[in-house]
Amino acid sequence: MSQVRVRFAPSPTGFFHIGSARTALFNWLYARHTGGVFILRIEDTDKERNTEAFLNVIYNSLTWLGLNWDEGPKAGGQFGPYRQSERTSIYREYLEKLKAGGRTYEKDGAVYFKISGEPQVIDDAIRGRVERTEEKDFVIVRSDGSPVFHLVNVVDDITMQITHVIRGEDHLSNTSKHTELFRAFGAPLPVYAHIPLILKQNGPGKMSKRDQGALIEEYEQRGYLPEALVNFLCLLGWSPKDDSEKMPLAEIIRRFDLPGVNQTNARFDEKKLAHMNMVYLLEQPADRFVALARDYLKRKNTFAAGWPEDAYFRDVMLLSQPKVKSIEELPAYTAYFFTEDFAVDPKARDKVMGKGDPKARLRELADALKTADFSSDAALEQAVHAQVAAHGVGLGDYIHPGRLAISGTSVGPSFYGLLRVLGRERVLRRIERLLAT
RNA sequence: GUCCCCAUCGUCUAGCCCGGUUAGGACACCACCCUUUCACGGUGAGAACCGGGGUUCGAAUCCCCGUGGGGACGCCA
Repeated sequence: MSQVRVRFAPSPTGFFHIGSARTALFNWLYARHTGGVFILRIEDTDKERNTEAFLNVIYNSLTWLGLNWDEGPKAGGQFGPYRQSERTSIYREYLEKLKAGGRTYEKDGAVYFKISGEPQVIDDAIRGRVERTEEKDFVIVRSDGSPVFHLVNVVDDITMQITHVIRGEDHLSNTSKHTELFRAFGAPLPVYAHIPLILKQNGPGKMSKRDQGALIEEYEQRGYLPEALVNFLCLLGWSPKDDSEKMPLAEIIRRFDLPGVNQTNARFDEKKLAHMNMVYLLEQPADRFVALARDYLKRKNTFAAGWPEDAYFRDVMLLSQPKVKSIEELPAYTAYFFTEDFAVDPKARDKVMGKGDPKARLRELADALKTADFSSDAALEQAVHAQVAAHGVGLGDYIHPGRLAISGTSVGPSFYGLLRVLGRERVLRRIERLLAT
């Protein structure tokens, strides 16, 4: 069998959204699975609505997701150009074929395609046999001379030798128009595979670019991991048929196939995506996590007053990595590491300072920390434990007021890690400050 | 309205093709355990075969009809 050639053909008329990304992903996965070719083609025949900025959104999002294209803009290829706005002579040539065959007529300045009216049957790789009869002639060239989607889509698929058309189910009823054209050109039909749509998570209808969580760029900006998004996305409408969920990309590629794609629309669930992202985040190597955190905090302008020292920043982030579910939690979670002017949670304060004699305990804790070895968590733990033994109190009698004093909250990373990273000076100063109130 | 597609927990899904399962997993939610924080993790609970007819000894599974959901009906793509 000849090599699989699939294409992703977005129109740069809006932002790149989750449905487009999933379509791109399925095409890419199928190409990689079969050792085929993944082609990026830009469908920019509607001059009114296209902008260069939107084009870059497509390139950036695909690149961020890791969906590299073998042929297309920037990549080149022997079937180019890959932007429809640059292929007008090809469309003119194919239009002539239709004219010569007597399959067109002009009305009000637009060129119409004369349908055959025969039932159009496809053997969809996902849906099986689908039959639909096209009932009306349709416009293939606008009165301003520009070719319409249906024409260019088919001509490009023919000339680029596309073997499999993997696209959203919203195109299923367009398919009869397309097969009419393929037949009029005397070209063999590609294999069609209409994948289910992604429905918005609240309310009726398919996900649109205006819906919450729809834009790919947003995930990049929120510090999501592209591999987590890819893993989540591949499970929307496809299943490996066992209980596997988190899978390395190589495994997804190996297992992905068209018969495994569902026929049912899937509702987008941001909670599950967030969970997938957390699982990936937890296992990130230190350098990657720190880089992600740095990019995010930089974007959030967290350190307007000046960027903290690299080593310190790294310590803070790595201390927090096992505790946060997303990069987005980091600014609030780590705020007190970077300023003395942090808020004290009144609820935590009431709870911690309301019973026993916490101030006496804080004094004892401070005494122990004055001479403690701050070079490791274990050494700090040992120092605190020794003080616990010396005064016959509970460990919690030190940890809870201590945490409140140095972080202003009752939640946070490991207490000893907290002490170590903050350092003796800051810790003692903060304890004294609370003692003074 | 016409045409096309679809139908298992709240959500993503396995099981359906090749009828016999305590209908499985994950997210979310709840409880408990772990941890003297929080999160992670662990254990457990609740939670589904859209309805009606057939076929069959037996139907989530096959067939039909409803109903529901989705999509398409542009000189948008």
